[in-house]
Amino acid sequence: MVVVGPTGIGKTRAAFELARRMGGEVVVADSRQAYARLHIATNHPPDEYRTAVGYHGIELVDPVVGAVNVHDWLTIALPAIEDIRGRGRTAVVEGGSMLWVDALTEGFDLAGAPPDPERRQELVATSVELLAARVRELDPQAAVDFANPRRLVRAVEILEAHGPPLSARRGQRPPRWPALRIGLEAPMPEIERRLRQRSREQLERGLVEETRAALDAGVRRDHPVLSGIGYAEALAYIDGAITEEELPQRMVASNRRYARRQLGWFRRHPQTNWLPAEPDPVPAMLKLLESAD
RNA sequence: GGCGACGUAGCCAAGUGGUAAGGCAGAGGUCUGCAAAACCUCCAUCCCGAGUUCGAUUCUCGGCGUCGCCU
Repeated sequence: MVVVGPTGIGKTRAAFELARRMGGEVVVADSRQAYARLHIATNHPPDEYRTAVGYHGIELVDPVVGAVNVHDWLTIALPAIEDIRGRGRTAVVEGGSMLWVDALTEGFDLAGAPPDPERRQELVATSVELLAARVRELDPQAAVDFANPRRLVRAVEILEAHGPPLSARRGQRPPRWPALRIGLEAPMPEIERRLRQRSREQLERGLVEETRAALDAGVRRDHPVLSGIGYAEALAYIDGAITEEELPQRMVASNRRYARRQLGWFRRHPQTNWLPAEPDPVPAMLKLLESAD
């Protein structure tokens, strides 16, 4: 089963409760929770949750050491789900990152072309125009966003590894296990209220200190985890670019934008059972599961 | 009260006598190995009034407001 929804809506608790009551385990599909060391603004589940229920997909690597992408995460998530199911238990996938959820539930191919760090470095330093020209040269039919450097870089990587057409590398093989998809939703003002509270709590728990400690430990400032909501703002505050007063406001603004994007993305998926996140979605979720059996 | 500066979108901010850069925020989109990322689209008639002018946001005068200095 898959639980999706925008940030700040209480997915962590809902997924945990579901897993606990059903004797299942949680697989987190979240590009920031995949990192160790940073806990506060990545919204890692609290220790009580982790001791009560098995968790997968979180704290996969220390950001001092490296980064994780969708593919890396899938190599953990897919076997974890197989394993959980093999033991006759329920896997509760909690997301999170839109692409990661879809890559799992739709079974994206991901092209079988791992990025080569050196080549990528060269490509990243190349202008959009040249990248676009390179893609057109390699595959005149390529359907990519020709204004987006990241998409172009990836297209070049795939095409240089396999040749055209690009579309041949973007198939889908949906997983065999049945996935009941549950979406949590709430009106934006309500989500915003929760985000304001969560941002405040994160600051009280020492978000800025955690960010400083990560920098001191050697996490690069351009590491993906520090581009996450909360850390990006804390970094700006540490640099003196924003004031202490602006900090929580910026956090809420970033979160709001992200929540809207998530809702837009998740709502496009046809087979989602949407449930209100307030006051407590768990009973409705359990009921839905019973009727689905 | 006097002197000076300023008054451009929610905020910051460029600019020109011929019908207003950019950034942030906001709204709407895209999305198959960086996805909490990246990218795309939209979003003002320039404090008010009078004057000069073919034409003023840009020049002049008056008003209002803000800031600084002085008494």
